[in-house]
Amino acid sequence: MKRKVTLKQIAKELDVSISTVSKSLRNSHEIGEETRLKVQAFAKLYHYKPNNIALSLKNRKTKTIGIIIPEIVHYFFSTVINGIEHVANENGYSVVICLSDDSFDKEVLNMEMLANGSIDGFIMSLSKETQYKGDFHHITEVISQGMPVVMFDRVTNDILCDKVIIDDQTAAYEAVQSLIDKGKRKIALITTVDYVSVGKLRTDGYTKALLDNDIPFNENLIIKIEDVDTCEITISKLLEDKAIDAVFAVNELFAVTIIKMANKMGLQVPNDLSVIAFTDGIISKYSTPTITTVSQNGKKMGAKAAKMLIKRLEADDYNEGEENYVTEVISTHLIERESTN
Amino acid sequence: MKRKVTLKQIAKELDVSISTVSKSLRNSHEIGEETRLKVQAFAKLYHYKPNNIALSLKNRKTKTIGIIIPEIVHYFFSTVINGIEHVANENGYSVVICLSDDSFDKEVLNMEMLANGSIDGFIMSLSKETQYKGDFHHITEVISQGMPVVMFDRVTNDILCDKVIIDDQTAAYEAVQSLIDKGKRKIALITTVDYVSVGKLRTDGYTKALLDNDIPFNENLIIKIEDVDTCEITISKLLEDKAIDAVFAVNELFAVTIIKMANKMGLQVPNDLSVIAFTDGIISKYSTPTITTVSQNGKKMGAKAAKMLIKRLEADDYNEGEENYVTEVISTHLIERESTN
DNA sequence: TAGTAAAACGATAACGATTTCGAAAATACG
DNA sequence: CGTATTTTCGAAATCGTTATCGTTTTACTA
Repeated sequence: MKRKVTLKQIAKELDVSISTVSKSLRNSHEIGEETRLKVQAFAKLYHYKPNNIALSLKNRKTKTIGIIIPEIVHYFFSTVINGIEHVANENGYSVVICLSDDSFDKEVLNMEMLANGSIDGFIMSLSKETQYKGDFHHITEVISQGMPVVMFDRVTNDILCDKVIIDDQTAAYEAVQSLIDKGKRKIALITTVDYVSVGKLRTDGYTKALLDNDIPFNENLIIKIEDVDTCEITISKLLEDKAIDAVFAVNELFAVTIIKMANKMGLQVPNDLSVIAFTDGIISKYSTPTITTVSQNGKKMGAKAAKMLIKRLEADDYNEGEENYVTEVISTHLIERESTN
Repeated sequence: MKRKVTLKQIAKELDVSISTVSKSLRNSHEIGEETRLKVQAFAKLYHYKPNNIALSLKNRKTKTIGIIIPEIVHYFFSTVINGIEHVANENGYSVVICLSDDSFDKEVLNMEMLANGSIDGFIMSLSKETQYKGDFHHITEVISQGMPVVMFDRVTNDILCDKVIIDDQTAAYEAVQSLIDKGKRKIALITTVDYVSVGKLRTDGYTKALLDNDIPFNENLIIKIEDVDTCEITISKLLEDKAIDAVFAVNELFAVTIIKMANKMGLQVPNDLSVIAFTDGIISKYSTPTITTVSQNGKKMGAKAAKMLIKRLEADDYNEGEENYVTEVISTHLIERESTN
């Protein structure tokens, strides 16, 4: 087992100084051609590659991006990571990923762990608990230390930084409007608890669409679900009691659950009930019927976030403190499938 | 914007030496109580945290694990990462993730990028192209440099290292046997191209189950698919021509596609056609009908892989070169759902 | 009081790389 | 042949830590 070869070893072996070796490998004109080629040949022979850690320490930059997300086993987040990773790689960056499991404490811990020199900047989406508590001290902390942060999807107005979001409200509005255009009047909303920022925005869009079309807003048609696995009773009640003709669900898991329940109760989708889901994921594409969704281009979001972060990282060298944070809005569109007509 | 505080700055501020500060913070008995407390108070006040990069350089270990997988937008791989991440975090490790996109070149590039000091060890699953080429020099290279590697799922016999797999052959055997037990005789196999190791093993299990039950092996019932999106004709031909009564698909995407095609052609699942899929994922759980699957506990695989790697990393300090590589087999079981009867 | 042991702290090397600056050698030039 | 100018190379600082080994100071013992 051969250990990795270092400059020092090459220098010793070739009986030159460390600096000569370093310069030779970087093709410095300071070094004579003879020794330069000799060193390069030797280095190639022993597969010399500069040690990243040493470079990071010297350059005070690690060329790696820290990602903190609530959960990775989620199609949307996977696609975001995919987008980030590709842009990062193209620019010579690596990504390290930490999961908060929607826990505030883990989010804080992970940030502190990465903030101590391991990474150059963060891309993150807030955990549910963090949004609930409204405590963002860990984020302001790293920002105040000069480490750039880009937030995506689950963001907050309480933090000043670059952000990438979709226009949740407008997207929801358009989805509901499309249902109305198809003649639906009693449209239910299946959403999450209010402190999840995107949930609230989508609810607002839903409400606005109803009002703009002079459809009475009925609070009983809104169902807030905290845990998907224990929501069957609530949903069945909704389907039984009210004569609803459409459902707008804020994610595809809710949507597919609704459809399954409806089927059990003898309701046909889309004939008896139209369904639209937010978040275009793998389920919507392969369920039966396939589900009409609001596309939420995760890969694009990730790519955009990565670009913004990298741009700020590379710019940081020149102008410090010139913060004019931007919020990018990724466009959405409705993907019509079998669950609406 | 305050930069991160270092030992040197604290030392200067308190007019003591750097070593005194370092020792104080590590509660060394060499330092008098008075100065020790003074230093600690000052450090806490300024949120001092040791710089990870400097520690990595000094300790020659980074406390981070490199993960290289073909694709992250895959339920199975997501769950594996989930498993790895949790075990890693519990043991004070971070994970950095690189995607090979099933490309040999990207796999090599990513490995080289991480191998230069950025990580302590690898957990990886081979890209399709790597399996096809059978070129593993990049892996032997890092192993020979003393960097431990744990491979999972898509592994190869050509590399000696720790591995975590499921017994693909036996699992496939049992799945097919269960179909036979239910009276099915004409069982089709939808699989991938042969060079993907797991595909081949699952095919072997399928074949063996048939032979053990004296069911004639019919090559025409085996369909090899390279790209899901362009396989409709092949599948419809299978469903038309042969009077098959069951299908064993090596992943859930194939399974759900089959079911949809069958429905279009007027075949009822499971009454006219039973379907079992390998890989228990999100689709199987939520499709209609829900799909009977061979569970492939990704989280468990990831956790196991992480444990093995960390064990080897921590052991490396004591006994070098004592390699007795182990291959862990994660147990699978059949999850019976609606697509079989 | 002299000598010694213990306590408290500091200087330095090391991890692996880059880079600035200075020194030596080689060449040019008058 | 002596001086000036390149060319070619090496020493040392630096990034932020930790660890080893001195060195100083204090206290204690004989």
